[in-house]
Amino acid sequence: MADEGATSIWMQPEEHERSGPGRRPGYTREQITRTAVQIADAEGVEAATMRRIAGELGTGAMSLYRYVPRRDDLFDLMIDLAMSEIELPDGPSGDWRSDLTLLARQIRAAGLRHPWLIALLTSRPTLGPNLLRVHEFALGTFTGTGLDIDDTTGFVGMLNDYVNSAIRREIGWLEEARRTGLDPERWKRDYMGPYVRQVVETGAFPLFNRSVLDSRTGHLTPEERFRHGLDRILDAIAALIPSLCPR
Amino acid sequence: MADEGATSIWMQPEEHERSGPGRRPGYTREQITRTAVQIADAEGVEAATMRRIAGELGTGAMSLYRYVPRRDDLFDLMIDLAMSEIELPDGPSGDWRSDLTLLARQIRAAGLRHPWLIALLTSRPTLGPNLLRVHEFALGTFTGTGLDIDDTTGFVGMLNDYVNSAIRREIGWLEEARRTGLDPERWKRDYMGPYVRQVVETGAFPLFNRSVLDSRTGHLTPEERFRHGLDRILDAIAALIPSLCPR
DNA sequence: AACCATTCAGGTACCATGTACGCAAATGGA
DNA sequence: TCCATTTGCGTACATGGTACCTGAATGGTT
Repeated sequence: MADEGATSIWMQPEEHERSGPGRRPGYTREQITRTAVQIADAEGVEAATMRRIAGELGTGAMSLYRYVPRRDDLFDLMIDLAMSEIELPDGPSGDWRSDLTLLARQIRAAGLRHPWLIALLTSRPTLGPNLLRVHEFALGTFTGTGLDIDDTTGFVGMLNDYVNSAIRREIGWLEEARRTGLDPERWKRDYMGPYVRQVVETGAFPLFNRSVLDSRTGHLTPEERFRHGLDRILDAIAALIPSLCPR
Repeated sequence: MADEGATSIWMQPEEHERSGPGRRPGYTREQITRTAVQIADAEGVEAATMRRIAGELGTGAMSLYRYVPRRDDLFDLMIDLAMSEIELPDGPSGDWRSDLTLLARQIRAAGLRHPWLIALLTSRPTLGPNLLRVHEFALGTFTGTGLDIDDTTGFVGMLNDYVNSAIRREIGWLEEARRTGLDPERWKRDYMGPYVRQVVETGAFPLFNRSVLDSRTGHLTPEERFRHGLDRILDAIAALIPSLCPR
C-alpha cells in the first residue's frame, strides 16, 4: 500500500473476501470496534485500551494493529458505530419541527447509551459515513422552507450545539464521578457539593445563586428538561425563518 | 489536613505567608500554572506533562505535587487562569446585545490564544472563580428584560454553546493537524481533503455537498464568520424575549 | 504433492506518562 | 543548639501506545 497511514481511516476501508495466498484474518474491524464500545460503555473510554480490547477478544494487543492503524482511528470507528444506531425515516416528512425533535431524541438516546460519545465527537473533527447520514437528514428537514444552505447549516448547528451540551450536562457529573472512582452520591455530596455550597453562601454571585436555588426546571425529570430546552431552540429557529415569521 | 484530596481544588486554596517552622516553598501554584499554560499554548496540552513543566521550572516532577494534588486539578487551574484574562466592565451596561457581543469576542480571543481552552472547558465540569465571574456577568446582561432565571440561564447557555462550537470549528483542523504532526497545509490536502473530495464526488449527500461547495460564508474571514453566526444567535434570543417581541 | 510468496498472530521491548514513597535539606521556634 | 515541620526531588512502579520481529497459516503454482 502506498498510503502509509497518513490519511483518514475512511479512506482505508477494510477489504473483505481477498483472494490469493496468505493467512485469513481472524477478526474484523467491526468486531474490534464493537468490543471497544462495550468496554467504554461499561467502564469509560479510558478503560478501552488496546491491551484490554485484545484481551476481551482473547488475543494480543498487537493483533489489533492489523485492523486499525492507530488508537485514534479506533475512536473514529467507535463514534461511527454509535451513530449507526440512530434510526431515521428514509427522508424528511415535510414537518421540520417534528423531524428535528425525533432526531434530537435519537441522539440523546445514543449519547446516554454511550456516555463517551459526545466527548469524543466534540474532541476531534471526524466525518464518518453515519455522521454524514445523520447530518444529511438534519439538513434535509428544512427543504421547502426557502432557506439557503448557509442558514440551513446554521440552524442545524444550533440544534446540534444544544443537543450536545444538554447531553453533556445530563451525564457530566456522573461521568466525572465515575472517573474519580467515587460513586455519584458521594461525589455530589463530598466533592462538588461543598464547593457549590460555599460559593452560594459567600453570596458573591447572586445570579448564579438564583440559578441554583430558584430554578423551576430543576424539578423536572432529565427528559422533560431536555424537551423543554429543545422546544426553546426550535422556537428560536422558527422565529428566524423568514417564510414563517415575516418581519 | 483532614481532606485527602477527595474534594475540589477550589476548596484547597494555597496558603501564603505561613508562620512556623519548615522549609519555605520555592514555587507557586500560579507560577506552575502559568508555565503549564505557556507549554500548552505552544505545543498542545499533551506536551504539558508534569516532567516537562517541572523541567521548565528547573526542578523535578514530584515537586509539583506539593502545590497541585493531581494533574487534573492543574487543568482546572489552567482553565481558570485563561478565563482570568477575560476583561469585562464592572457591570452590565443595560444593552444586553452589545454586552454579550463584547463577552463573546473576549471568549473567542482567549480561545484562540489558548487553543486547548475550549476542549478542556467542555470536557470536565469545573467552576473556578473566574468562570463564575464571567458567567455572572453574562447572566447580568439580561437584568431589566423581565426574564426569569431559567430563561436567562437558557439564553446564556445558547450563547455559550455557539461561542464554544464556533471556536472549536475555527481551530479544530489546525489542532488536529498539529496533533498528528503534519503542518496544517499538508493535513488539509493529504489527510482530510481527499476524503471530503471523495465524499463530494460520490454525491451521496447532496445537501452536505452544497454546504461545502455553495457556501457564501465560506469566503468570509474567520472573524467575520464568527460575528455573523453570533448575530444570528443574538437575533434568536431577541426573538424569544417576550418584552421585545410580543406574540 | 511440494514449495513458496504472502498474510496474520502476537510476544517482546521501548519509551513516555502519572504518581506513591521515602529520605535529605532547609527553616524557624524553643 | 536542637528539633518538629515542611519542601525538594530522586527512585520506582504500573500502565499506556506501538515498533519490530519471528513463527504459523494459507492458497496458488509447479
